[in-house]
Amino acid sequence: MNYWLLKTEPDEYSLEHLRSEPSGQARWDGIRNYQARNLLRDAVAAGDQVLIYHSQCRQVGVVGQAEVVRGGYPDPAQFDPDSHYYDAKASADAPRWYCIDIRFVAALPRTVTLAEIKREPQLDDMVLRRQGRLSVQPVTRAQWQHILSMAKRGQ
DNA sequence: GCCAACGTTGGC
DNA sequence: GCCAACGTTGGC
Repeated sequence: MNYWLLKTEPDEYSLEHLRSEPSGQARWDGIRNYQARNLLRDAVAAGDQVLIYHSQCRQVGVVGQAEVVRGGYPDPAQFDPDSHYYDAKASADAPRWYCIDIRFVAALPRTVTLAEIKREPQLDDMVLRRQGRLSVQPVTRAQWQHILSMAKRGQ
């Protein structure tokens, strides 16, 4: 079982959107970056635990937890000419982009902000610190636990 | 395969 | 809105 951090812009799709899905889950699609794609396709699996991170907003940081319910499968949006995520170079035989399904688990008691994460020596090695733009990132168990404890402790 | 030009992301 | 960092494209 692995841990991941998924980024989203809350104006587009927030933790609250996920929480209010009637099915309790959602397809995490539209990822169009090869490094992130490779992780979705090859590494993310059902049962993995996810931190949801809000970017491009007033309070940037980790806001909640989710769980992977279905590992990587071809993102249907790449085949849909009406979709913003359509990719003419993708085909059913040779899909380019992958997505996963996740379900809401919990909102953190408070947002653990990027500013705090940067100040935390135990989190020096987080991918977030070095590769800020990657939208699917691996997280270690220790980092996972540390972030959850920061959220509980209030700080 | 290199590299310049360009596009996108994302913090501030 | 600005700008730095990074990713992608395409000519050669």
